[in-house]
Amino acid sequence: MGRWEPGAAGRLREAALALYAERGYDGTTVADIADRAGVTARTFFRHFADKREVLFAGSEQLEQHMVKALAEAPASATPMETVAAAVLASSDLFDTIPQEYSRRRQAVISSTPELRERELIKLATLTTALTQALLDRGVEPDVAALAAETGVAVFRVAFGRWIAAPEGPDGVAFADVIRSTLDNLSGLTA
Amino acid sequence: MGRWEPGAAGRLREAALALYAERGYDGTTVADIADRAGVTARTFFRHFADKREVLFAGSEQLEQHMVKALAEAPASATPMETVAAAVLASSDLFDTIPQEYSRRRQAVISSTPELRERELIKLATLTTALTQALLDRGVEPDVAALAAETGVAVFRVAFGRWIAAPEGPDGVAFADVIRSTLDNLSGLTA
DNA sequence: CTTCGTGATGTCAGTTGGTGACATCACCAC
DNA sequence: GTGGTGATGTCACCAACTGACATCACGAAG
Repeated sequence: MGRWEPGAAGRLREAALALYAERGYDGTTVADIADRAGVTARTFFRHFADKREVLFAGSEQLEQHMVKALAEAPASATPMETVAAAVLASSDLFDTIPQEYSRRRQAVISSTPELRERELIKLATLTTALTQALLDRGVEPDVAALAAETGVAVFRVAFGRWIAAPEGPDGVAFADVIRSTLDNLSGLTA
Repeated sequence: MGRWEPGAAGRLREAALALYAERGYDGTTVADIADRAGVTARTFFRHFADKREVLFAGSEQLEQHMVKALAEAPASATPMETVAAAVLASSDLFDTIPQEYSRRRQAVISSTPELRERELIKLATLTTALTQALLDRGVEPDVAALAAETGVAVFRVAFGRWIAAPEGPDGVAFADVIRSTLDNLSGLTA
């Protein structure tokens, strides 16, 4: 596994986020990102399929983690409880990185239509993965689809609340926000 | 309003759908579409922001129509009934064009990631528009967001079922499929 | 210590999406 | 018929991507 400076993909991710935040997505060229990371533009496209994908590196990992949590939920759990477990498990991954990173990343995504599109398709993919995991547990197709869709909606809302919450020592744990959002959902359907 | 051959935008839409279906989205260049429509590539971009947008021309119209129906719902209706009225009204627009057109269009979109992304952001825009319309009626923010999200989910599912249904004289009316899907939803939350 | 293979990177040429600037043409109003 | 106006054509250009091929670091085999 020979190479010059290890961690090219990580450097490209950092450089991209910094430049997108600084000059905006449109004002940043792939060559700019590659320069800052100390590689060429061609190398950028060897690590990421396109200029958008560089901000969505962890999405497969998140999907796998949530599907795993869903599959490992007790057999006695209802479909919605099962999905809730998967959504709660997502906080494991976000706890390993500084919240400030998530915040800056989301600010860039929210303000760039092209990145919003990519984010939406990632969530759609997550939805179908959760649906499939529910089907594997023997849940009825209609119920599975609706439960997965609802779970992703909860994730969406909770993530937005967590990002908007204050940071630092008096910050809120993502898992708590998810629990609160799930409570809200119960209240609505009651 | 002077021009050479009227209806350039319409010809471009037809040409794009035909070529996307025939050679695939990636196998079609904007120059190809423009050639078939009898214009230049530059003119294509004067009518449509990009290569994807050409398939989503009616979306603002659909959004306006649904928002209008939502706003005109009786004041006595619950938020979910209000949203249901908006979703039902969407069938008005689809009844004016051949179902075969919707089918071919959806086949292309479903098989092309870039077009799927664009479709998702259109539905996200529709969701926020419905949410805003509910807020204008005085509905609580949390309820409004959830109701809008649920309504769009119903539209999504119903549209998929309608597209998959047989065509021709023994075809199904879109409005009936929507009503059936709304019934399913009631059953799920019961 | 040399050689050799392998994987990551650089280089280069090319296609395509997309945009700005300017010229041009058809049509309508006066 | 003259002039204005809006849609179109033309041209030049940048940036996103891609395929083909060369090259370099490093580790394994001798």
